[in-house]
Amino acid sequence: MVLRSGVADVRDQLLDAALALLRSKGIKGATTREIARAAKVADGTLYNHFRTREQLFMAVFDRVLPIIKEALSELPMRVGEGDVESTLAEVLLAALGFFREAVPLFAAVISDPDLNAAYRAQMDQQQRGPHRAYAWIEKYLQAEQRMRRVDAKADPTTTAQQLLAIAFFQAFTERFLAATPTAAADKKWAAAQARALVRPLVV
Amino acid sequence: MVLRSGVADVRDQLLDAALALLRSKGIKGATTREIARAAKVADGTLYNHFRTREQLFMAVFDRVLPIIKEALSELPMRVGEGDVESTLAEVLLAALGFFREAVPLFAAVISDPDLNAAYRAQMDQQQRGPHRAYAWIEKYLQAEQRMRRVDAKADPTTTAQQLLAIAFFQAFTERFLAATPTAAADKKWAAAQARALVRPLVV
Amino acid sequence: MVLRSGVADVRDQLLDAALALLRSKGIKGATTREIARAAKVADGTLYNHFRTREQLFMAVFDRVLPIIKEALSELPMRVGEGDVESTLAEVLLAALGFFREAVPLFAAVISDPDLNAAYRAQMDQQQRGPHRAYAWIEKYLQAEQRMRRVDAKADPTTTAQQLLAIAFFQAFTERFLAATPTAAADKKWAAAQARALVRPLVV
Amino acid sequence: MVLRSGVADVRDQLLDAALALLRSKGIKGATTREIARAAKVADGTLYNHFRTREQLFMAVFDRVLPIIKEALSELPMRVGEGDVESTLAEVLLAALGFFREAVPLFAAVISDPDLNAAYRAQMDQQQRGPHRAYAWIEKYLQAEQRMRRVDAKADPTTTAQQLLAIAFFQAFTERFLAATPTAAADKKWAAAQARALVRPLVV
DNA sequence: TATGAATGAGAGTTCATTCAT
DNA sequence: AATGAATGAACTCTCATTCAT
Repeated sequence: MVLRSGVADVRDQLLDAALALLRSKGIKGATTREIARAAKVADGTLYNHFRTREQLFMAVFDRVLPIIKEALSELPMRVGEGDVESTLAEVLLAALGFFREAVPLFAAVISDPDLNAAYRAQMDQQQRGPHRAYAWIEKYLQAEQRMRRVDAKADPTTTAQQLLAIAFFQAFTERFLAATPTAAADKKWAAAQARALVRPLVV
Repeated sequence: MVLRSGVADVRDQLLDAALALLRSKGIKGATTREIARAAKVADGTLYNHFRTREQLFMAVFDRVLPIIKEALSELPMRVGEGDVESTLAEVLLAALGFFREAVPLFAAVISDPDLNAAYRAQMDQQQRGPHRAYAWIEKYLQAEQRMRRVDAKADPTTTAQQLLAIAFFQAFTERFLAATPTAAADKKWAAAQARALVRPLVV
Repeated sequence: MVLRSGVADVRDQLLDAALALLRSKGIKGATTREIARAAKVADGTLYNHFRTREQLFMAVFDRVLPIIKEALSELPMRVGEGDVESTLAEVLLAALGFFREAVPLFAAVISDPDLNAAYRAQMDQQQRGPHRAYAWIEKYLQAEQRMRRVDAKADPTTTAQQLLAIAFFQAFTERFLAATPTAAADKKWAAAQARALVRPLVV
Repeated sequence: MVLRSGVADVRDQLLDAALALLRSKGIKGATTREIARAAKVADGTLYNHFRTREQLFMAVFDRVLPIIKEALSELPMRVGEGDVESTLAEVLLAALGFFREAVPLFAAVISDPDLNAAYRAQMDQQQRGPHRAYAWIEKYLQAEQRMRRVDAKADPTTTAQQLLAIAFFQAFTERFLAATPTAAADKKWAAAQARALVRPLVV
């Protein structure tokens, strides 16, 4: 055994390396050799911790996907507080942060049918997945609706989907154009998006 | 030499095959061999028409991307006609149709560093890309705004982005979950999305 | 394409190389890389001619196994000619020559369950295999029996098996001990074996 | 540390596991990992008892090869007793039992260059090996020859070799065809083989 | 002695690309 | 242009072996 600092264990190093490479080079660039090199372990070590490359990616998913839940878990506490528009802007920022991590993974799942099958099998088992994330937003909006702070004729489900869609599209486009975001630009973006969503479009 | 009818151009067969494989099996499945086989030509023939595999995919992009333009080109003629909400629902449907074709391509660009580089090189040259598609919607909304059929305080740019985002997210999620769409469900979806976008959320 | 002499085609070179390596280094030593190098082709070339390494070995079998048939096919013509003992000595020599080629293949089939399964599937299809080779000898002995040149109480089937067994054992032992045979020693061996088989052991 | 009964020696467990795997999956399946797993010890433990994988297999040989000696050791006591034909049938059965154990090992030695080298090195040192087993049969036949129960013109050496050859071929063919033997069939086989060997073939 | 994570050489295989025909 | 065998780098994965504990 080679001496190690003992803090970050090898499995975590591999997961970190895999996510980093997935983010920077996509699935195709995230080869097992590169992952091993980035994790500073030997080629074979990967297979002491994961059965296949695919299973490693599944484990990366298990790490990344819960982030959105955590990001939205405090939403119920915001019901009735502040104004809805700014809360939705915050939701957009949280979702954007999540999707920035997750977009390369989603793209990978679409680019590789095997990975897609494995992913769906896992999602079905675990009853989660990003498409369930909108439920938190939906519930928040329904609560605000009951408090008459959201229009009675509004459609919480659809609006919740739209929030995710907007953040996802932004994250995707950024990666596509290799744009580098700034906190200030993010805030401005979120504010504009929330406002457009909240206010009436037609007269 | 195999006798060919000469009508259906080999180049077109290759492009068709590449797009079909990209859609059905992702980049990973769209190997040059499979493409050649699907196009019913020899392996080497591809390289008589395209410099590299990446250039073939770029040509596929050149074919697919204009679709959204064509779909939105009649939008200027709709200014002042019908009600804005239904027009936007139509825009959503058109965008959804486009993204259903395009999502596998976009995912590919994110999943494959070589393709990503090639794509960005081409986009820089040609000054187009899907992120410019929203300009048509933006212009339509601005025109309606001038006609007072869209609120003066509305933000056409942001709303235009949101329309694309919503359609993109839907197309992406469909592929992700391997859902098969129906025309009826599409219509309902577009109507709900347009309504939520057009009406005020907060009281 | 690299210029080639055009005489021995690549597929044959690969089969030759595979057989030679199988003979000299056994299955484990007959790696695809070594085979390619011995055939003086690139690593990937093997897969232009055979679907897998296993299929290549199957093709080697198809080449080697018929040898015994050819070697024994003239046996019917020998009925009634010469004396039986020397004819059987010749049969032993022919079988020995065959088994010297075939023993490494048989050993491989026993050492590798996958290969064993593939081999048996092929044998079942083709209705041949070395275990059917004794039929020729059996028929020869039966014919001689009808001519009263072989004892009426003899058992042609069993004796035919024994001939194969003796040659097989010799070839196997040679390989095992890495002995190098000579034509003279072979002849002496065959004569002694045939004599012992033909004459009575007990008084 | 896992508590062990201490009775069943770890070394023995490893040898048992190695033999069992060699028999059931051939060398290719008898990996150090599988052996360790079958012996219920850790991967590394193997190397506390054997210098290399090859040395483990050599030790397996040392266990299996003496079986034939034991099986034939009572042969000298049979001189002059019973009839020679039935004694030889018994010898065939004993040899068959031995070769059923040993064939996978012999095949392994031929299939694996490393193992072959190790085996020959050991054989040279120890002056034994299965090819020496026929000496016991040879001596028995010579003794019977002196007692005039075996023909004076018979060749005990050659006949002894043939007995081993016949048993070996049978055991080999069984594995080859994955046949499952029965005691009754074995007896019939041995009787037929012994009879054919003992009686004259030509008139 | 026993453990089992780490090692890294090397296995079979794929695939974008070339080029003589 | 079209062909398709040949190429060889690169991929995922296996496995005998090591060694700190």
